[in-house]
Amino acid sequence: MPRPRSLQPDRLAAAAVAIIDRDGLAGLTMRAAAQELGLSTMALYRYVADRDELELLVCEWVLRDLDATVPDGPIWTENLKILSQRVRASLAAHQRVVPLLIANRQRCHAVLRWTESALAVLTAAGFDDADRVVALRGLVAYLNGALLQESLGALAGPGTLVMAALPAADFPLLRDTARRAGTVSADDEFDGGLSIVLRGLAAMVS
Amino acid sequence: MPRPRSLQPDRLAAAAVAIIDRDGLAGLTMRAAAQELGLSTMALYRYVADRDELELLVCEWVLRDLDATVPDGPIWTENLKILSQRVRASLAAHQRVVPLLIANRQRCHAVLRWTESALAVLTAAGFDDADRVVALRGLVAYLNGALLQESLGALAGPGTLVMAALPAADFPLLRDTARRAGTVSADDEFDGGLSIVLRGLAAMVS
DNA sequence: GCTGTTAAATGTACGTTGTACGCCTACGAG
DNA sequence: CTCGTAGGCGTACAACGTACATTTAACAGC
Repeated sequence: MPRPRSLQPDRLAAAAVAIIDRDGLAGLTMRAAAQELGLSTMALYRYVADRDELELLVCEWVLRDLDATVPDGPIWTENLKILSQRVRASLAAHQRVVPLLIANRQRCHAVLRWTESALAVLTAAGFDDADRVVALRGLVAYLNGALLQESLGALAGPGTLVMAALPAADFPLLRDTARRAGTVSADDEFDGGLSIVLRGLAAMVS
Repeated sequence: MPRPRSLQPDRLAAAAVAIIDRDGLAGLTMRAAAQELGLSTMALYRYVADRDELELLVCEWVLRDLDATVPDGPIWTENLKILSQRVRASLAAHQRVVPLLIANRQRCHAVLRWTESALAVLTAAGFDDADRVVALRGLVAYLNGALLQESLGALAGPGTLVMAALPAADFPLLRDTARRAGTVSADDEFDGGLSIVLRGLAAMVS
């Protein structure tokens, strides 16, 4: 009976993500989002209750294509690797939303579905009870940390350059390592760290 | 000749940390910090250039007692474990500053000193070139992620309870695992995850 | 003890944020 | 055509970081 809505939730999220990609997380304000959609500021509140809800929408949108089905390969560590790389792939084009995702990790449906799948792999590998809790949290801690590090600045970025310029007398190893860091690709860094965790998990079950 | 300063930088940081501990990160505002110190808002700017600098002060203060000397035990994984646990111990009483610490990781002197020590351990264990970069970043990713998870809510906290209340039909494993999670202490969770990473690192060098 | 210099401390003010509240208006059922 | 409902908009407010101009307190030299 009443006036129909002019926008879909998808459009809201897409607009918010566009802002984040362009101007960074700090650029996402209710006013900016409304403007991006061609609405007045307060019209936005017809679609979301508050900023928090908009951010949750962003999280769901970014992971909307995340394949959360359990990989059925024979090697369980390989299956966890695939699951982990899928998350990173989904975020590759929208790295700046990673902090939002971490904050909303327990409310975001896509994350919950992914976690259920990761648990299926761990369970099939023989993890149960407290071991399964520790294994999952360990893997997730690495993923959160690695994705956050990437989102805060590439390994070859300015932060590393600052460390590379540190005085050699006080920080010889850090300086040297920072200089090498530029030669390691982001993919290699992520996969390398992931391999460490997966090997550790494998050692836990045997 | 002029009027002497009435405060030491240490007092600034201590006041800011007190606010964060009491009211959370969002509670730390320039106005609140000034009030905590018995100053007018703008007097604070005689001591720090801006909010960013105050946050850096907070980071240094929280880690002021962090022992960054290289442990000299015979087992290098054990030495990394000690270094990692020292960081967590320093943050135990001030978990809410963890996000600040991650944001300032490359500017905070205490972090740089710690990193240099971690690199010394890795180097002595035989890591070099790209391997050392990957090993360090992997360990740091886990630490950041684990500490951040802890700071955002204990394993036994409300977030886990929400997951424990998920519909069994859609999230059987997640629901079950969340229920078990309450029985795992924060210490066990951190140490367990750390062991995974350290075992993975050990597998990398042999 | 008085004075002059200098930095510490303050007060006021501006632009931006999230959002509460009230009004106007376009739509579709009757 | 009419009217109820909900979409959309404008105004307004408190709190934020901080620029700027002003006031105040402590010491050196007399």
